[in-house]
Amino acid sequence: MMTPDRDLPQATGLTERFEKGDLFAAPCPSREVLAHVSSRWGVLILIALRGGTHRFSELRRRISGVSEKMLSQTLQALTHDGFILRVSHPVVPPFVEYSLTPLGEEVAEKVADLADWIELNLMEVLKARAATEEETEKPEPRSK
Amino acid sequence: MMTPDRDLPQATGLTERFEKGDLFAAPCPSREVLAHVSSRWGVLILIALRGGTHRFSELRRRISGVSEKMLSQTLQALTHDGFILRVSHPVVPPFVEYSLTPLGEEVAEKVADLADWIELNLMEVLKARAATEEETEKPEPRSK
DNA sequence: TACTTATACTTACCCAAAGTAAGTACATAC
DNA sequence: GTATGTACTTACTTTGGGTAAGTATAAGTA
Repeated sequence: MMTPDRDLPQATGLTERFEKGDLFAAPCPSREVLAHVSSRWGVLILIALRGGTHRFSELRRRISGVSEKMLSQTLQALTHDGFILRVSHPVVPPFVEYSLTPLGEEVAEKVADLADWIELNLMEVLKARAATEEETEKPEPRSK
Repeated sequence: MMTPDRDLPQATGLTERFEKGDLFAAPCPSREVLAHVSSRWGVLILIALRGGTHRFSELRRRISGVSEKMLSQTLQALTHDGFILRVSHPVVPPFVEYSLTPLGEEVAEKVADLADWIELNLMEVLKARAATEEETEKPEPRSK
């Protein structure tokens, strides 16, 4: 007989699960979308744009550490997913504006919630780290 | 004279900004923490553990696509940050249990909110994608 | 006895993604 | 004529993630 798979209460079919999005299923496109918004620079871009429209170079300066390549790449991905609106004015030197779409405002809010929590609780995390480091420093007195 | 830096209203000092966490500052440890929880597997692990305690192999089966290496690595990072509690029973074969700490429950909730939003709005995103693909297919009628 | 299975990992190896630096076209300022 | 700013792209290097195999031990099966 096969293993009972007690852990997997997945009675729904594949198609059904994909239509609604199922992150636990490897080939579901929702993972890709999540990867875009939760990526290192995706998070920061979405949060930065909550303040309003910004140009490429403004974002670049605002988000300390991004390379132009990654900024461009991430903006393209988020634009492609419909989270960001890109408006290019045909002048020289180039003038391009980025802003959140209604869809983008919604994700950005969720992402900002997460980011805010981390910023507020940073000290707690650093304290927890210090604690676990203590424990691993004493290498098990009796066993071994 | 220097550039005015209109985009950067950072009147606060570095130390002050780091104590509270500032994701826009490159060297702030909050980025590292965010990277852990918003990483490809970090998100799924946190969500999976919301249901309660799970063993290593249970998580492995639940989260379709993780390698043992990545599961182990991500669990270590999240444990180190104080989000996950690891309890190892000294028996053979090994028996290890993972669960969320109070701190972990809080982030997991935020992460789950984001994930749920994406799962629910997947279709909207896919529609937006299809729309932008149409636009880019017609390669600018007059310009060029 | 010997072979298989299961657990929770680690280690070596490889490749794709991320980071770095430079290039591009044009205009305005010095 | 040299420098600067804009929004990118492209070539190259480094790093991180993924794959596969190894490890110790005990219970189960032939």
